[in-house]
This record gives sequence, structure tokens and C-alpha cells, in this order.
Amino acid sequence: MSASKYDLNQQITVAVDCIIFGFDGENLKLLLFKRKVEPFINSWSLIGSLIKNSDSLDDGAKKILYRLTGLSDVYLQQLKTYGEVDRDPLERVISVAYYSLIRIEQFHLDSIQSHDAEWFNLDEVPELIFDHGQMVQDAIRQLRAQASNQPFGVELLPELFTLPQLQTLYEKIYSTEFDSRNFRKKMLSLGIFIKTDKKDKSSSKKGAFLYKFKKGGSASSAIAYENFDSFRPVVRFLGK
Amino acid sequence: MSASKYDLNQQITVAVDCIIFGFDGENLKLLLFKRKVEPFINSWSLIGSLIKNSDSLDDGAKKILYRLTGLSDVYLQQLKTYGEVDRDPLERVISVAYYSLIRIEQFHLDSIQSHDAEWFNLDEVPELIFDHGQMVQDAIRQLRAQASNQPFGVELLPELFTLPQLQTLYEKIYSTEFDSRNFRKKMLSLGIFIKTDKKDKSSSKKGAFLYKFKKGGSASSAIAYENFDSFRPVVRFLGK
DNA sequence: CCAAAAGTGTTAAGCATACACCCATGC
DNA sequence: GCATGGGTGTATGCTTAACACTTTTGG
Repeated sequence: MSASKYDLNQQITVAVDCIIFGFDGENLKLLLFKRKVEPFINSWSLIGSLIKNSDSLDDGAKKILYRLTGLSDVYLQQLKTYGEVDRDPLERVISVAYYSLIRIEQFHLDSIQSHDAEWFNLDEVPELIFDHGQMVQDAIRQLRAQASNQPFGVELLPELFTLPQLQTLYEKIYSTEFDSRNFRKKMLSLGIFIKTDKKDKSSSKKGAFLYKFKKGGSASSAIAYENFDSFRPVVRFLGK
Repeated sequence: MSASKYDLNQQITVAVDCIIFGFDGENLKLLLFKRKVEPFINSWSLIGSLIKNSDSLDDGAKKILYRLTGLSDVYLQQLKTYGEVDRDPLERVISVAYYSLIRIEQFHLDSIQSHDAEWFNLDEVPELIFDHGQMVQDAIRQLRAQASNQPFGVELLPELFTLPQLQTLYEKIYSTEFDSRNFRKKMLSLGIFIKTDKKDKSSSKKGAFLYKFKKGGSASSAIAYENFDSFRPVVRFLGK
């Protein structure tokens, strides 16, 4: 391709980085992989790469995530673009960061392992290259902000899930604990869950009822729940 | 500068666009200017340009805003990066959008006019090039989200301002009306305003008391008010 | 004196929070 | 039969939201 028609001199490389949070029913984790190119080859890095001329940013992010981890059908949300001049020592690179929150399943685990990627508990994340640590911090903040204004869960919990599981997810996101009576009351009052008559007995003798999401929530989004009154916070109570 | 060391073939141009909202005490406006280059020369456009190799995105946005309008010391906040492949018909350009909300003053007016820029009422914005219309929509949404979670006003109202002015600002942002008794009660309960003993009589015979912001709010931000409990929405009531 | 905007107080309803006990079951 | 986690209800205080009249003063 010929040089830019607007400015022959601009020479900026464009990358995307994906901050992928995962929930396994117990813990919130972060997906990392070992960088394959210099500089910092073999250091832990977010899932990222340069985008192609022919891919939009959104498409490019999806493809890169698939190529580097095997994950597909992940709803990625744009977080922020990082553009400090010297953030990459090799050359001028700006990076458009995307994030998502998915449920970790066996399918994912196999795929990820075969790609040299790995899930890390959020409190055991190793040193990351460049400004990736900052990206993760920003993504957590964003995740919390979203979770407090919109319920989420589609694609992020198993199709059927229990309220204790949902509570655990929220507790991990906020690094706090909620009173189960208030939590259940609040969640059920949102009117977006349907109780099934099945029970999950994997974590207690009594078993917990399985719920599913009501249709009409955003099918494409792991995070946002459409048509939801954003003025009514989902999580306000932080008391026990 | 030599070609990219990561990828010799990537050829993507990077621009920034600034969505500048202005408040003149009565109306919320949008700053536009007439594009100076083909394609679409002389069409109305957001304030934007390519960034330089030596400028970070944040710095580049500030400089471009200054160059094209004369505005300086504007706290710009990154909105989103737009990266559809064909968003610019001439070549592949991604644009990092920034936005701000400032008060419109005489100083600004002169400077802006001399730069061929112009303030438009939000409901009278002309057709914009590329995806700039979408950017404006996204910025309004973001502005509302911010305004509902954090009080704002520093740098965005005159140093001294009246509560009716503040109410007008919020009403314009949300395109709705608030009950003045509830609005005042809520704002004053935030504890971030100081009543002065001066009155502004420009809009009524009785005159309205002038208030100022308490120190300790974010001095650098026109929009965010730091150290504010983000779990307590500022604007929830939308009733009259 | 009157028009026009500023300023003020109360009540009812809804929501958040705190808190303690019974239930079902596998072992 | 008991330990474990699941499930439920109520009372209190705070925030929101609805609502109407008085004050000030320039003209």
C-alpha cells in the first residue's frame, strides 16, 4: 500500500490489547500469554497484537483474541486507547484496549493451554510489560462501574447458575462481601432472572436452585444488559 | 523516520477529534469548524487532525484543539476510538475522540471566531462528516453518565455561579426539567458549594445568590469531581 | 403595584441496610 | 444427628419525589 495521502511523515503503529477477565464460579481471573516477539519476548503480556489494514478495530480485536487464545464469540468492549509516545521502547505504538468478562469453561481451558496462555488469579498477576498493568487497573475500575449500573451475567455465568454463584461473582468484582438476604432481594427485584426447578448440589447438600436469564437481555453482550434503567444502580449496598 | 520495525506493511493513520461542549449560562452548545482539507473540504467537522509522531494522544489532542480554535487549558477526556476501515474514504484512518465541557466566555468567542470555528446549539447541529455525528451522540451519552455520578462544574461555570444557572446546565444536559426545590436540596446536600453574599441580578429583579466551588475538587478537571462517592448518584430524580 | 424569578418546607413512598433463624440434605 | 450451605422476613432510617406559596425588587 502506498504512503498516507494525508501525511507522508506520520509513522504510528496501531495495536490492540485484550484484558480478558474470567470467572470459574469461584474466582475472578485474568488471561495472559507469553509474548512472542522482541522486545520482552517471553514476558507476560495481555493478549495483543498489531491490527491489519483490512480489519476494523473491533474485528481486529476479535481476530487477535482468537488467534492467540482460540477464544471466539467473546463480546469485547472497548476500554481506552493508550498513546504515550514511549510506551513501547521499540517504536511508536498506540494500543486500543478491549476488555471482557467470560466464564471459564473446560472448552476454554483446553484451547487456552494449547496457545500458551494462562489464567491468573487477580491477586497473583505477574509483572506485565509496557503499560499493561495500568490497563488492567483501568479495566477493573470500568468493570466495577459497569457492574454497579447494569446487571450482567449472560455469557458470563453458565446458562444455569445459582444465586450464591452470582453473589460470589459480584463479591470478587468488588473485593467485598454482601449480605445474602439483601443481595438476593435486590437481584430478584430486577426481574431479569427466571427460577428453574432444578438444583445444583455441587457445593452443598441441600442444593441451590438454578436460575437463568430472561430473554431480551442483550444476547451479544457479556457485560451490558440492554434496556435497563441505568439510573437505578444494581449494587449500592456495600455493607455486610 | 524509517518504516515500522514490527510490521512493515501496516499503514494506518491516526487522528484525534475533539467534541467540545460549551455552556453559556443558558444553552448547551457544540463547537465545530470548517474542514480545511479534502475530502469534504469546508464541511462542518469536529475539531480534529492527525497527530504527530512526537505527541502522545493526550498532548496531541490538546495541541490540535489549540491550533484549530485557540482554546487552551481545556481538560479533555478520552471518549472512544473509532476504527471502522472505511470511515474515511480517502485512506485508513482511526480517530481517537476526546470530549470536554467548558463554559463559553468572551475570550473563547473571539478566539474561536478568528479560527473559523463556531458554536452550534445542540439541536441545530448541521450534518457532520464521516462518523462525527456518532461521536457526538456517544459523547452526550457519556456526559450524562458522568453527570449522574459525579457533580461537576469547576471550569465549566463561571467562578461564581447561581443555583438557577447550575440547574439550567443539568437540565440542558439531560434535556429535561427538574423541580427547583428538590434540585437545590440535592445539590446543597453534596457539601461542595459555598454560598457567597453576592447576588447576580442579571436574570431577575430579586437576584440570585452566587455560589462557588469548595476547594479540593479536582482543579484539573472540568468534568470529574475527585474523591466523590461514585455510588451515590447526583441526579436520579427526573420528575418535575 | 405587579410581573418575574428566587427561595423555602413537608409529606409519602420506596429503597438500602442491618440483623437471626429455619430448612434440606449427605454423611 | 449434625454440619454445611441455602433460603427467608422485618424493622429502621435515609433518599427521592411530589407538591404551593412567599419574598424581593426593578420597572
